Amino acid sequence: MVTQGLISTREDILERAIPLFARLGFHGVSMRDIAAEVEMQAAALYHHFADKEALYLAAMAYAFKDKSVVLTQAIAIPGTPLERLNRFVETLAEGMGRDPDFLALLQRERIDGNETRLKLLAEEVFAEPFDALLTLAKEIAPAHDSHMVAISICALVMYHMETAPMRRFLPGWHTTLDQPKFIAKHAMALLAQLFVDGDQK
Amino acid sequence: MVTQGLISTREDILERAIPLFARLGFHGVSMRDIAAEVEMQAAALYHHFADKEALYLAAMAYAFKDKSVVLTQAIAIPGTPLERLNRFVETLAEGMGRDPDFLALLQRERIDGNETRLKLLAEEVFAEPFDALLTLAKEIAPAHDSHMVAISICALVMYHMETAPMRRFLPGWHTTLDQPKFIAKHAMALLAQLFVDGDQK
DNA sequence: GTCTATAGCCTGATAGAC
DNA sequence: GTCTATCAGGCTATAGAC
Repeated sequence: MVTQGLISTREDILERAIPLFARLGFHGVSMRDIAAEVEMQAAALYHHFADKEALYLAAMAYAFKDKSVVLTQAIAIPGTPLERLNRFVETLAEGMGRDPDFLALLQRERIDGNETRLKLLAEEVFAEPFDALLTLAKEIAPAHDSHMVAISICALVMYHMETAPMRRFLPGWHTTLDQPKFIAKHAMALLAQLFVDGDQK
Repeated sequence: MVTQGLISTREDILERAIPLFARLGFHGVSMRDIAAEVEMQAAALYHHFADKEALYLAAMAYAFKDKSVVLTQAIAIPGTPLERLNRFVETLAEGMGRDPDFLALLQRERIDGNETRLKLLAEEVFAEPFDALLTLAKEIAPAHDSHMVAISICALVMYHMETAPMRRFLPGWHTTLDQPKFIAKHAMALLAQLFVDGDQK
């Protein structure tokens, strides 16, 4: 952020509401909770947002805004397909590791979001980097369905991040395995073997 | 189920509460909602459960009970490592496709569950099949960290299932790509290439 | 633009009849 | 074991003063 701390009350509310919604979900957070976090009365929130749902939707839009740009950029930098894939995977892992709220909200929206919200999220946030990933998947693994390959690439990073709180208690776990850098490295080890040894032989 | 419909009121409550909690989450479901579903008064629920949390925890235990047995069995049937992996992947995909409530609850618990609940889920439900998968991972891909490989195997099935509601709106999607059989086939295509071509060369 | 006060409803939970 | 009745408190949202 380069706004130098000069943010509007509206943005202040959204920024403080996001961690609450991420941790506790829509029904787990009250307007009073949000107001307390912003240090104002709940009634004042209604000057900025029509109702709780409008505040929540605005918070989602704010949380997801510009999140995909770095991913699209990472994949756009020239290089061999595997170099570009590597940059995508590293950027995805690092980004998610740096922003646990985003990771949580994404999972919540996947379960709770209605069709309209999911469509918006897919088209406004993920369509652009996913399109680039799709093209890369075609180059790298032409024998497989590109949509499936693209999702599988994301899966090899995201599923490790998303299951981290529970994997802790599964056999073979140790702290290293939760580090974004290590997850990216592991994903690339599998993917590199997969495509170089598989499709180019 | 072979209980021939002779289930207790307690079990009836749990079975009807599970879809509600799966769809709407703990805070999204009221005791009155559950009571309406079972066609009794909310007060009667307190004869069977101390409070809402106890009902919820009992519902989770009920929903997750014996869920892992088929997975452990699938992997235990003799065969080549790849045959055993294939049976695990197919069983996982089919099982999740058949039980969307389980899939939803699993994701909810991952986000909302506290340390105690996650530990219980990991140790009581997943430890056994995961242990078997871990051993299989060691046989199949000795060069990689087994915990990571085991999670990656699950990821290649689970992430497709979990993101299905949103993938619908991403480029390259079509109805076929949501079928458990197809997801399992795709996962195995990647995994087979990976390990046969990768580690055995 | 934020406050206090409050309406109106829903919530989890209990008491006690049957 | 289920009912009716009810309590105490939390919730979203509004009204109106400043």
